[in-house]
Amino acid sequence: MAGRKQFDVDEALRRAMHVFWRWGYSEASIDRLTEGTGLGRSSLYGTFGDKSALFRKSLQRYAQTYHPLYDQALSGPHPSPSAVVAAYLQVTLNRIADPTVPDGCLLTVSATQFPALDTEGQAMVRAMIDDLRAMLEQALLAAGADDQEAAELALCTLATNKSLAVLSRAGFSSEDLATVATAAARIPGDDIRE
Amino acid sequence: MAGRKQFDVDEALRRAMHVFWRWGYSEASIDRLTEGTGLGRSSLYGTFGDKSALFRKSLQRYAQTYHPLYDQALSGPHPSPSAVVAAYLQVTLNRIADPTVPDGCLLTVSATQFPALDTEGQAMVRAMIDDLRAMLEQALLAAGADDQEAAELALCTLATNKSLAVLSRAGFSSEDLATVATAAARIPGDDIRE
DNA sequence: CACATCTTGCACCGATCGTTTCAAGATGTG
DNA sequence: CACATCTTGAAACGATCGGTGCAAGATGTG
Repeated sequence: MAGRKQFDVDEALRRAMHVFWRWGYSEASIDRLTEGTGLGRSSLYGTFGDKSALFRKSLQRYAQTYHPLYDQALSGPHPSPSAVVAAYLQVTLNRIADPTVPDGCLLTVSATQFPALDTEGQAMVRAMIDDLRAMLEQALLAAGADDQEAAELALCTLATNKSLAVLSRAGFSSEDLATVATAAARIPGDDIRE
Repeated sequence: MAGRKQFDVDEALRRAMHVFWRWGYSEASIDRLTEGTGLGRSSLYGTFGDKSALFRKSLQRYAQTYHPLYDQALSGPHPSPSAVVAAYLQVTLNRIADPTVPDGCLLTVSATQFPALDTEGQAMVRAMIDDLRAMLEQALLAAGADDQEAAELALCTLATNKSLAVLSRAGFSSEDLATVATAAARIPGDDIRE
């Protein structure tokens, strides 16, 4: 029945991340996590610790996977909110290509369920959102925006990102999401790119 | 111990709504609902039915209470996304004045927890969001916008509303929320008023 | 082969979940 | 007062929750 690990740890974490992403923390029961990952309870607990620890590792895994998309969109010659929005739409397209990827955004789902998280989970969600905001702000500064512009645009871009995540969760069509994204990209200040 | 009802039904519903609002559907346990309303289990079940029915009545109660704020903001001489944003900020101010009102927006919290809701709950959340969107669109049409403008602005206003709710849930300051709100009000098309 | 190490499946733990039942008590009507 | 009606508190239901214990089996090392 055993011997060496019979599963890929990183792939299991990816699937666990999807379970939290789809169901949120409280509704992501151990049964759903074992079913989603294919692991037994012993393997789950032995590898990742308890549910709270697995959730935090899923958050880290999420940031490692998706935040570089925004960084990449911002590192080009034309960093702008529209680039970030385009990055989000790319995630949406990835989701369409791979139906196992859930709707919306793990960070947004976690943020709206804030009171349901323990102290460590809340701290990590806050830290991740702050990191994303700082990443956006720094990229805009590097693109030549002044301090005030960069701060405001980073915040608004984050807001647009979150609104897209909510509307996607509520079942809005990709056309509607694209409409919101392009409109947000017309926010004054977006023209700081060259 | 009994006889006639020893509580106000509408006030109890308002408190139950706050519990769902703060905790979300799954984390709003019966114990938290009884504690939040001050009612016993028997009174809760006898008056409102099971948890799902109470949740749906809370959603209706929420729409009756807060959607008129948007309608009111839009019925003035200058209906615009900024007016809707102002309405949301007013809700925030009400929350500061009355600390028992939770963060964010019951509809947004419910939307992000979509998979955790039963069929009836999902249908009602969808219907309420569609209603709000239609309300915004109709007001913009009445203000003189053409069909395309009204549709796009209504959608974007809804998006801004949702992003404010998420950021508020994540603990962003009122200054940050105001920044997002005023920036969104600068979206082209907002000048259709007079 | 002998042995230590690690992994796995299964059963089980107490706690909490949503829900139901029921007797006791308070009220309105005759 | 007698009686039907309604409400309430408390106990209890089966189901599920997150988490643990343990024996059986597979592997690596000697």
